[in-house]
Amino acid sequence: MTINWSDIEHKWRNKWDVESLHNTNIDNDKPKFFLTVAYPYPNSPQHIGHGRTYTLTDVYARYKRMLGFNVLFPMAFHYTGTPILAMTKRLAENDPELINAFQDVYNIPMSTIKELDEPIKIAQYFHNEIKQGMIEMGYSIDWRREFTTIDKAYSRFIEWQFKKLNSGGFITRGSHPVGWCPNDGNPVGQHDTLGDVEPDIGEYTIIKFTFEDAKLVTATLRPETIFGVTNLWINPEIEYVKISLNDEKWIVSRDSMNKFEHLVSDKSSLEIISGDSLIGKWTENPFTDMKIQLLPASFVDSKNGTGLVMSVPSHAPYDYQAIVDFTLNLDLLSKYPTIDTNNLVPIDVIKTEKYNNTPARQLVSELSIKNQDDPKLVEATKELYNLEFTSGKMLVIAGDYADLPAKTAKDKVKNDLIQMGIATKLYEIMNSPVICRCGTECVIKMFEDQWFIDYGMSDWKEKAHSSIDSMSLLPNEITVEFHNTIDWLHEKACARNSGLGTILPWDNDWIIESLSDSVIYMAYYTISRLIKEKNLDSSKLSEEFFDYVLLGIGECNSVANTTGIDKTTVDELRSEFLYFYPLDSRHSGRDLVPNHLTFFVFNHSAIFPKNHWPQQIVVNGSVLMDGKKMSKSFGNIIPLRQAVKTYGADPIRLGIMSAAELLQDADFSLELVKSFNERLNRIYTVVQEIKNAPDYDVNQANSIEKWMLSRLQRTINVTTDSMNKLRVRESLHHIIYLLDIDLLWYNRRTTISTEEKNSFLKYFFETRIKLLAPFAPYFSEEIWEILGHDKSITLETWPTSDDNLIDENTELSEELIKNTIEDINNILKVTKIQIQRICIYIPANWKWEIFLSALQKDSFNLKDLIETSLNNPDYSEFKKHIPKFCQSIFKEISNMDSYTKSRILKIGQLNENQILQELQSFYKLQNNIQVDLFSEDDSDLYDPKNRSIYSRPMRPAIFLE
RNA sequence: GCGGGGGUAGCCCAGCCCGGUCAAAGGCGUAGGAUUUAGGCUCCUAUCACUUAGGUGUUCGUGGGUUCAAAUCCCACCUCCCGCACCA
Repeated sequence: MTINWSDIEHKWRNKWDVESLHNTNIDNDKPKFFLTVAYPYPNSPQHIGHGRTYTLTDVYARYKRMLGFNVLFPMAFHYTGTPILAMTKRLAENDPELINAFQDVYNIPMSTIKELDEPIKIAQYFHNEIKQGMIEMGYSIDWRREFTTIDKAYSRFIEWQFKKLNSGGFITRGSHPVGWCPNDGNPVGQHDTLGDVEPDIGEYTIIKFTFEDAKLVTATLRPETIFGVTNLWINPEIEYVKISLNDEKWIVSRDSMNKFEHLVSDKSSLEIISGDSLIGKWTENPFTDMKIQLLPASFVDSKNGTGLVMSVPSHAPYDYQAIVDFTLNLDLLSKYPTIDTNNLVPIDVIKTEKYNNTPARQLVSELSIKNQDDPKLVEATKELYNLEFTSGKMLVIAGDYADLPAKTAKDKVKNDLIQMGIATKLYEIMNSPVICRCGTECVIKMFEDQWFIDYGMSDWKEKAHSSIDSMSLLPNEITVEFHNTIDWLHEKACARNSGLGTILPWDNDWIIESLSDSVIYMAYYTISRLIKEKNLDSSKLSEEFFDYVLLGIGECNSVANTTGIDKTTVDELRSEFLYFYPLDSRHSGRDLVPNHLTFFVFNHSAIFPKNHWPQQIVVNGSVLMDGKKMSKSFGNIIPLRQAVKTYGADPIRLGIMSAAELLQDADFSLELVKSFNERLNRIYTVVQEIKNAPDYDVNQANSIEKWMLSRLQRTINVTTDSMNKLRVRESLHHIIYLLDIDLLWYNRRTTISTEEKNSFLKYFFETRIKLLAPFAPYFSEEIWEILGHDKSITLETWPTSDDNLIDENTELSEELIKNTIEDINNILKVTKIQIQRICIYIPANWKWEIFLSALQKDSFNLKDLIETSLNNPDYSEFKKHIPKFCQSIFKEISNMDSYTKSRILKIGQLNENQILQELQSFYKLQNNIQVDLFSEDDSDLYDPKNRSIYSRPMRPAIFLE
């Protein structure tokens, strides 16, 4: 009889539902436990990978419930954002890639896909899919509190959050560069580009060199090298233009002009200049006043930067090589006779340990670079840049900047140049061309007047640090990552101009983006149920309302009056919040540590008082499928609902939970799921056989039953310990595998009647099934019922160990038996002999005495041990065996850990004769082999090979024949 | 570059914080056996090498070091993975 998963899943889901087992209300008799998991973004159905975080949270919820907590586990859906928008567009365009994925991977019928023609429909469709999946997985969620982030009431809540942030001074406004698609009129991120390329935005410093009535505008990544400029580079082959800006005229390459278009004041005054005509002319370094000339170079790219390059031959391999090329090229020299090559001596600006002078020259020769068009120059440039950036120091020539690390000087010089009006910034896509999915090449756009949440504020950072320090983090190793994140976080753009979401309350052109409207919503769960049930009009949910309910500001009566919500409801809302807050545990994947989870900590510390800051964060790794990352292109995505249908929810839950410890990536495999299915079926079968057995009285336990009970208590202890740290893999390991191994041993060793054994097993499985209940809820309910209980196992309490049932003596005795069998097997293996008889020789008392006395000493040496033993008159007749024996136990004891020592000492001398007698029936039953036990000092000893003298405490001597 | 996490037997994965019970748990796989009409399931045995007496040797990325003792502590190196945002 095998388990029909679908049947029992329906049965129990229905029962949970009817009894509202997962709906949580205020209960002042119980401690509360409020936990949440990052709500899903409904742009695809869930797959196995998504299941990990949610399952873990549910396991924890169920565990905490069994510990007696009033557990609230709610769920909502995150509609905010732009990907669904993009998806709508792709569907409208019949994007084959997306449609294939929907059809082939997720089995969405074409007719349904056709209906998904609006963002909201897509969101609702997947919302429902995901929700069904969660229900089918058996998550113990209080669905009454469900909401979406575009619900009107939720939007009011987010408005309130932003008003709080704004009045608290956490919002700033400014400009920042973004990758931009000029066609779509939207910022582009990695998922918006062909090949999923992240636009790499680099910051050039633009340095202006005065030239006649205009400025020659160069772009550099290394402003600190301005002290080493010997000339400028012009590509004679390309066209330059003179453009009018506010009060300046700039000369830049024609191809780069579009980068400055927004700055150009007078579009009519454009003047085209050929590159060639500039060569040989003079300008001066605006910072050092040194006179320099304009030289020709072919490596200058008209599209890169401004198409003009300041030449620093000492530190830029390109520049160095171009000068070499020029001075060796007789044609050029004669073509531009006004150029004075004496001015082109490299000037060192930065020193490193690796190079003593003109590092570019050394590098060029090391790499045997031939000319300025040699591709190896890219590598050379990169290498020198990195070296000098990380370990370079400014030389005396840098004046005020001398001795500064190059890294520091870079920013200082840049800022000073800007301050002096000599320089400005230019942002550029360094890995261009980056192509938008629509086919247009992306550019950089300065996003003007963008709204930011300023995570860079130092006093706010301090609060966030202290919040992290005051909470529990699971696993603890993740702590440092949080602190690091807090340290390097700065302004985060918090609004966009497209997508679903809440409109920024003070600037209606903006929509609050998704990582900013998802940071304190846990608080909203506490009140969402009542808002829905009382059907509160969102217009009534004013700032004052939330101030009172969430922060206790103001006074109930006046809030009721001004909002028009009745007083008892306001009161109830406030109580509900106060009962459930703070959040006791927040769960998410580790990919959200550097963003969402840290924002969550920040925002709580900004808005809520300290006693409502989060208490715990739990972070888990991701899921691999048979060792590979899950992805549509590998075709290894398994939709969760489909998997539940095929394999059953509980085997999948166990498969996901047992695959890896918290922070590790879990290697999921269907093989594992199948093997769990088999194991559960085995338990199911056994339980069917023993269900009617009478209750077992543990106090009557004897022999191996006693041992099994002891093992069970230990399993309870270690499992509870692991559960508290959410080391679920370890817990399952003990509950499933190790306990099974013990059970197998028990079955081999037990001698009681079948009837008695069944009642013992019934007792055993009742406890074991409780340990399993958080992991495999459907199965556990079913077994629990079969065992004759009519209440849900959800309502049971987590087992605690009974210390009276822990029996060191029995455990040690059993170890002696196992070790002896192992020794016998070892001998058999080596000798490959067939035996009829086993002789076991138990050590004499004097050996135990010496052994125990040696154990008692903190430290001892062999010599003392032998001497004192030899001097003991009681042992005089064994004198000749003492040295050898001492030697053997010396080695054993000095390699023994303190736990084993103390265990043996606690119990003292074992009655080995009695214990090992068990082997007689054991071998009789198994192989019909006779076992004879002797004491080493027996007078009628049968010991043809003289083995008995080798016997040691806990290690009898053996003779086989 | 900055930050984080890994490298353990055929594979996956524990152990490392707190050194000794570690030739190293458990799972999977593989081989032999039992059961079965057969297969599956289940059970037993084996699974680094050598070994006709419970032993020995060599192993935990590499190389050093500390220690009576190192998978575990320290140092250096090699190597793989992930994040660095305005996007969920």
